[in-house]
Amino acid sequence: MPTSTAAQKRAQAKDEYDSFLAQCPSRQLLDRISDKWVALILAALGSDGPHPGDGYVGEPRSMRYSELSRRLAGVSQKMLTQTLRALERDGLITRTVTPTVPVTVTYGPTDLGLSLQQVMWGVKVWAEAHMDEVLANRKEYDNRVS
Amino acid sequence: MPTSTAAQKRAQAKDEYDSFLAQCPSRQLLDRISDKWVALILAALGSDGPHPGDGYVGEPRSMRYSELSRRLAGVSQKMLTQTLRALERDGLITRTVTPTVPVTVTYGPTDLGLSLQQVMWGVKVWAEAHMDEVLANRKEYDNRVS
DNA sequence: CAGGATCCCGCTAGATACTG
DNA sequence: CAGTATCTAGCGGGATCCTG
Repeated sequence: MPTSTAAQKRAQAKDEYDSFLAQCPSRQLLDRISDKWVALILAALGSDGPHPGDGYVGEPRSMRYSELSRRLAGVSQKMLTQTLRALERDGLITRTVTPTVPVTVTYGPTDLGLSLQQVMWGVKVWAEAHMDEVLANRKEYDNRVS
Repeated sequence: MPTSTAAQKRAQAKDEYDSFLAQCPSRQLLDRISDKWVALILAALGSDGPHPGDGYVGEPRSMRYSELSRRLAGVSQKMLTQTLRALERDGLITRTVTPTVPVTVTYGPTDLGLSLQQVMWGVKVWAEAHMDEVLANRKEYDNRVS
């Protein structure tokens, strides 16, 4: 009888690899930015166009909670709050409370957040240049197997 | 009585925005590359280093199913097959079947897949340059609220 | 060797209701 | 206005067993 079974060895290798993955900076970043609302919030706070992603030019602007809520139609209060907290925790946006009555809260991008946006810009450029090709490949593939 | 209630209007706006989101090229791309294994498979097929992500230089190489399975320790058969199928469908990798006995199947990157890798390279660079800062922010934030 | 088919479980997004 | 609290259903993903 071996000191450890093959199954145990496999499980251990898996755990080691998983923790390696969890600590990989790229993996951590992907986990964060792939969140449904992160990119949109960053884009909204990073440019002052009428829609997020309209253009990269333009001053970064701060927005109030309710303003973000309107801009990102379809986001639930829960997810908006949750996402904003996460971004603030990571130092990607700032949260400013002004003690008026009722209270006013504004969110704005940090330098770190703005630099992250530039990476996402690269993603946007590739997507707009090649996603139609990907979609075409997808259709063709589906036709072949059907 | 209005022809539509406020709740109905909100629901409609949400649906419209959701479908807009679903069709956004950047969103589609993020959904694909944020998959746990996509980046790793692409990296593995795009460079011949001992580990995925070791270096961007080096020839793209083709790998067999079992080779990928070993390289990406911890991936389940189901997810590996599922991910490979999705990437092939999108035209990002090729799947080649050689009718030996038993059958031999190799996967390799396409030009499109290689170009996508360059975008992910940008992500990797940002992550390695700034994730420690993000992590530090996170720690500090947690101390403030504790 | 390279998968396909199934069962099952944990997580998480969403809806709803309430509050300083 | 800007959130918090709770409850629940759906599904992504792992484990397991089977096959040409």
